[in-house]
Amino acid sequence: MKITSWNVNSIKARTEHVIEYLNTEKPDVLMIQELKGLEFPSDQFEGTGYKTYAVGQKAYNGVAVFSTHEINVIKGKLDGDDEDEQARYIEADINGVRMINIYLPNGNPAPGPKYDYKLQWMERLFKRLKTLCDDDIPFLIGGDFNVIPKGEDCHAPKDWEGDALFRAETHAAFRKLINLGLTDAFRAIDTRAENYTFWDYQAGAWQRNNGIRIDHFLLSPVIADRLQDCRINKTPRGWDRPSDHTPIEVIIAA
DNA sequence: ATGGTCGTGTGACGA
Repeated sequence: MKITSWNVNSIKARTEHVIEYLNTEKPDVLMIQELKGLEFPSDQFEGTGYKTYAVGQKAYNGVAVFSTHEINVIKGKLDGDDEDEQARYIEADINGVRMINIYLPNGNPAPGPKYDYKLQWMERLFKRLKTLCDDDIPFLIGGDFNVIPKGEDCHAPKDWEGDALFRAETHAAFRKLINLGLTDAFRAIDTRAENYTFWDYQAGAWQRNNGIRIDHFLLSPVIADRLQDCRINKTPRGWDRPSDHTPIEVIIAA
């Protein structure tokens, strides 16, 4: 089973790219982030044969799931704050596996209220994942985590000092997730440096491979035992008018 | 180099 995560930076602007990706890579499941609109253009994808489920919001955020298998939605928002209206979370059972798609808050500028929200969101996520662990529900979580886990996950660590994606509190919150017993699927497979999932549109970042690894798959132990491969597919980042992120793909034994 | 580039929705704001 092949599962992909991809921050598309607007579903309206990237509809053709998503269709091209589905048709050529044929993932079982595609999780996307940053829809940037309230309405999800599901009619545009009818020809692909994929089922879809989306949680949208006007202008910002938004997440959706495409699947060849039935999507049994468990939650469309993260527990822990009833006032939180931001569209950043989908939890669903697909092909016998609990799958979570997240768009974790960016948190800049830090420190400040946006960073406080990020850390609170990460603590809420920790509580949810701990519940799944305590209940012995195997799961896979993918998405744009907006976390550069370590120095080797960015081209120029000095550029990221103090940034919400690289601060000590962010690293501690990410390690707290990992310490539930989760496996960073990409790092379990590929230990080489200079492997990134995001390159800024500005200053020739893509051409200079000045990137960061912030899109991840974390696997609970039972799913980690089924891990066969994990790779970053750089092709879509080279397409015309691309997203600033590229897809990350994980293969789980059937 | 104190800018640079996108997307939303039409003026800033977010990334």
